[in-house]
Amino acid sequence: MAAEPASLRQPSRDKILDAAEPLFARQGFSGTGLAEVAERVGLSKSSLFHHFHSKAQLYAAVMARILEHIQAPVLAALGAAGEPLARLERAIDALVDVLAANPTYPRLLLRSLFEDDELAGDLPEEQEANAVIRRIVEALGRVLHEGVAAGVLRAASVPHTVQTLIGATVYHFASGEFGDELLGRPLFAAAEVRRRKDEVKALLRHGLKRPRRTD
Amino acid sequence: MAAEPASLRQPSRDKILDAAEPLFARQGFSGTGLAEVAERVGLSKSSLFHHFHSKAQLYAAVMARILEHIQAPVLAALGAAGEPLARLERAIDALVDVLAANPTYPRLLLRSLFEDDELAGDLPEEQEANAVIRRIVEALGRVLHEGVAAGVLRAASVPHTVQTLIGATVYHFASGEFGDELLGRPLFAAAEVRRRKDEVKALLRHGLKRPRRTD
DNA sequence: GTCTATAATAGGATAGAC
DNA sequence: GTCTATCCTATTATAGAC
Repeated sequence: MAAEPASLRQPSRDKILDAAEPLFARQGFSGTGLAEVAERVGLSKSSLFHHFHSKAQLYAAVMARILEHIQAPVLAALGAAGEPLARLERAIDALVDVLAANPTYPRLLLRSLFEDDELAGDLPEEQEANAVIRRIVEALGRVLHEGVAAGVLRAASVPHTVQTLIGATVYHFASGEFGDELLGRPLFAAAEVRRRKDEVKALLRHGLKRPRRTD
Repeated sequence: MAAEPASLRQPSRDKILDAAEPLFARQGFSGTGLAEVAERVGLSKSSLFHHFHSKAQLYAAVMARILEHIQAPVLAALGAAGEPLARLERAIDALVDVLAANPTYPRLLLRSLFEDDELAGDLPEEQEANAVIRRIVEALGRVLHEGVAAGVLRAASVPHTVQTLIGATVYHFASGEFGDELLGRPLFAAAEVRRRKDEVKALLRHGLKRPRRTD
């Protein structure tokens, strides 16, 4: 009696998350009303409360879901075999691939960093999301440390380098119209995504100065 | 009949901007209520409307004021005499100094990039703010081009490099609690601000790889 | 699980007295 | 230039029928 395939059996909970995600990304937590979410998902406002206790929990569930989606490819790249610099570069590729494939992600990630004010931080979904971020940052830190220990990387500050990498990837793809106008074409155009990876990796390898003949 | 010195003669308009600035920085446009602004400034909600036609105009005035404050030192550093790389580095120092001295600025700048949704973009204050941003980005672009033409900089994409620099400075200081925890001490602690400048400049000079004996 | 109805509050903005 | 009073709408959330 063949149940529908899991890919089609989409419970209301997931539909609500799908509807809320782009709204939170564009308008932020307080800029998004549950009425708008309900309308998009084709339910009444009240029905949302059957699936989520509060707006804050809905928001936290959106964040937890996207972080789970980011976690796997990035940790895989960082944890793979190979030299530290190569693993770092593959992690950048992996992260940029996920961000580019899901334009809501970079905005949600950036917003979440300074929207803590509005959230208590005690919901299980929030704690799971924070745990994922911690895990990724720690894995990244380990690769950087390893590279310094092996003598292939400069002894740059690990936390500052992490910040620079987040800025170079998450901020870039979150920059919206400003970024589009700066580049002269959409941030998420395939060629610009490829270019972003190359530019970031080249900066890590060479800095901004003209490379010497040997490398 | 000695009028009060200009530094003390602070008309209501400026007091309102002072009160609104940190609120918009922390809570964003839609997260900030005019009641809260009014309370902080010691006026009634209605009085705000005597000075600003709408909440959007108040927000735009806050943004215009901070951008005017950022413009002078950064353009001065970019436009000074000297080699392109040195001018770029002095501009980074100047920008970081302004951001570090005004913790509300980085958050407001970052938020403004993806809060365009909520603002029409037709207010004169918004257009002045956009003009300042354009001016700074263009001056930065000229320095980078000049460096490439002079053969001291790699032929990196100018817009992508601009994005990386914004991420390395504005994003870093906007990262709030996340940044504090990552660094293990406050983002705005004097030592960490100095360190940020050094880390960014070192990355531009050397990349992440161990520098060769000559430089 | 979904709905209608409703509560209770806070939102931005205006009118008009002083 | 500031106030009180008010308007209207939107907000999150709950109660209770189906």
